Amino acid sequence: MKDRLVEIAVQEFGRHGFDAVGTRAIAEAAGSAMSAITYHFGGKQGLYLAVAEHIASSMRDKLHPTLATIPDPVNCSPREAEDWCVHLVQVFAAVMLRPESEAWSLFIVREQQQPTDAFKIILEKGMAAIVEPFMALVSVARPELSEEAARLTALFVLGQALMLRTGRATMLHILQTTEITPRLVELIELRLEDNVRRILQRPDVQP
Amino acid sequence: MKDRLVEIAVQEFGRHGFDAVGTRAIAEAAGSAMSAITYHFGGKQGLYLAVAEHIASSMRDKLHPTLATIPDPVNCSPREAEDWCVHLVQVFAAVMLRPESEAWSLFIVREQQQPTDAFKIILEKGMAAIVEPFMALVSVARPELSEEAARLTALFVLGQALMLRTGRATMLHILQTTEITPRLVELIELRLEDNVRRILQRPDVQP
DNA sequence: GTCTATACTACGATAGAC
DNA sequence: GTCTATCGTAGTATAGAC
Repeated sequence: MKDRLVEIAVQEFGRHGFDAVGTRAIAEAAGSAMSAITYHFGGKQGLYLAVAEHIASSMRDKLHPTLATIPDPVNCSPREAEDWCVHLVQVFAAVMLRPESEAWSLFIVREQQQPTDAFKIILEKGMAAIVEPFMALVSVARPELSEEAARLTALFVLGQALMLRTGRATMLHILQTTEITPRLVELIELRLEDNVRRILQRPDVQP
Repeated sequence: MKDRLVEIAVQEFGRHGFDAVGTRAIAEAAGSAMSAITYHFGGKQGLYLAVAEHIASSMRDKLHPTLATIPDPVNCSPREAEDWCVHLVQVFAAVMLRPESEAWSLFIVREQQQPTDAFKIILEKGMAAIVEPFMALVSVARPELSEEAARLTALFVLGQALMLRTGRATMLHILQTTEITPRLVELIELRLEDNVRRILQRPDVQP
């Protein structure tokens, strides 16, 4: 029952936020009484933190197969680092586009705006796994950048893919569509690859 | 009093979201009784929509001086269009960085995730004013792109600056700082300009 | 046009039965 | 380990006083 409550809570908290959902609704959806939450998690806040832990470990599980294939950045040529960055951004974009990840990403985006204790959990246990290798690769691809500039560049590159969630409503309106078709996904991947390659190529090797 | 209620509500709804703030708290902060909200706006929902209208018109006011200086995109050379895009992105980024705009941007970001009627108002009355000229400029700078590809590219370019809000907590953590110093702002502007120029230069004119 | 009174509903937490 | 019952608090909405 404990696990079932967390599963439901991921969806509810993710989609609607902490304040918008009641413990009674979660408990009912899980087929249990509200006081089960008090028993297992000590209260609403405790359940919320359990959701953060769940999301962080899910993130790791989902991204692990991809991250395991990345070679050590110090052994990469700038061109290889660029290729891996393109790949990582596309994997990240795919996560942003997948409907199953909606609850996760909304949870995380909400926490970015008003970080609670839950954000620390997500950041340290989940997010670091993708952001840190990515920054190392950017540094290799653009060795002329300072450490700080490389970090900012990495954030901006990832920001493009993040917008697939954070700007979703505007994107759909501007593209005059209501759903993400496979054709659109292809176009998105193409544009992202073009942008990422342009950003990561060193000035002296641009064609 | 009506205006005062809206001003307070912009801050409260922006920072904490619809469900997290109560009408009593807003009314008290405005130095009024809760029922004034019922009277003026018909209820909490009505006040929320009034906030959306307020934000949309504030956006237009804030961006109008900049937007008025943009020449008609059809009279621009690709290089001029690129320059204007850089400028627009930096203005947009400045808005994202300015603390005063925190409540606005959080309101909008939250609406992107779970659009309500308020989003329609913001989109049509506020957002279109900046996004549409920007897309036109991108089309001029990259004439080889299809209409759809240009729109996506414009969104991704703006997504980088959007991340200054949506990824704020992660950014600060990665840069190991807690505040946006003037030096950091300068570095951000520099990186954004570099990225935008790289994305918008046509393949045949890259140095 | 604005505020006070009050009614009604729902929340989270807790204690105690099973 | 799970549920029922209940408490105190806080939310919106309404009616009516000023």
